[in-house]
Amino acid sequence: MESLTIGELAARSGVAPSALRFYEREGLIHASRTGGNQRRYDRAELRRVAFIKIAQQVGVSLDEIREALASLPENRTPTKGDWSRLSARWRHRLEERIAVLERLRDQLTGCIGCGCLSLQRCKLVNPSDRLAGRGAGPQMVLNPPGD
Amino acid sequence: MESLTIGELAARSGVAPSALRFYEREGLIHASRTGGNQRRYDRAELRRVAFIKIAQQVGVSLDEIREALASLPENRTPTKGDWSRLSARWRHRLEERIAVLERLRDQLTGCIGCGCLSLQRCKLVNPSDRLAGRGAGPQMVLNPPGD
DNA sequence: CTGCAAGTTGAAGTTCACTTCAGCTCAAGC
DNA sequence: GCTTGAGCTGAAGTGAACTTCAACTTGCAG
Repeated sequence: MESLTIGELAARSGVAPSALRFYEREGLIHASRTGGNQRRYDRAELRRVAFIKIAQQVGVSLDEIREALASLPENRTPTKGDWSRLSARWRHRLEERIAVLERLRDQLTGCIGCGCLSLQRCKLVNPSDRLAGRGAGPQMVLNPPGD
Repeated sequence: MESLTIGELAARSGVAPSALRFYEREGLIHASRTGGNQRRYDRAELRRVAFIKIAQQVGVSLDEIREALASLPENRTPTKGDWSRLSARWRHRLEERIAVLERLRDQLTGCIGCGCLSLQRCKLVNPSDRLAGRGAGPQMVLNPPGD
């Protein structure tokens, strides 16, 4: 038993078969086929699926995950080194994310509790990541009295 | 100027007018109306919107946010104490979330890099909360040999 | 008092990440 | 050989969180 059926991979990874098919359509994982057109997964796919789940935990979109996975070699099973490089990249993201949340935590009670929860003085509300897309950012009208 | 138009609230909070209307439909924020049916927001709504943004950062759904906001008094403007209670609750969530991510960070390189990225030995893959979407939960089949 | 940016509505559209469905085929145990 | 559960496909559906649209009204500056 060196390859897995979709049901087995699903059971092992905790990802539904429908999601695995979806990931395949989206180019995130790969499967070979039996004569009868059923998917067979190499064990290495388990690691890919695990990676996907972890990245999702960190809040990364499937698009970005695909991009990251695309940097793995296609012609051979990824080595320890390959995975290390990848995980180092995510580690960085993860650390940024943690830092944001810690800043949030440290200021939360103070800011909401004290009534100072102003959008000027607290930076809590303006995320350092992607929400800056809309021009809302820090173009605050200054000094509203009492707030 | 003690009440804000939707445009002003949008500019101040960094949330689009369409989102503010959406939040109102969803019962997250409230507005009074002018004779001409335009929305006017009390300054206190700024705090609600800020709270919503923060909670979203932490990964809480609008449903839960509404629930939390519902615990604020309806008959009066929330006091410092009211907000403190609420933020204390979220602080807890936030700390859990941070703990999860830190665990992730500490194990990431080791787990992915070393090839041990098994779904049994690492707990990375089984979220302790439901932040990043609807997971499959911890229904692992145990002990698959070699992985 | 007029012009026009800003506001109003309900309905429909969008993106993400999947799930569900219908109708079929495959594969393994008895 | 037959049954039964697992798997296949494309298409459509789901839910969260909004955005966009069209058609219309308000309200403030000049």
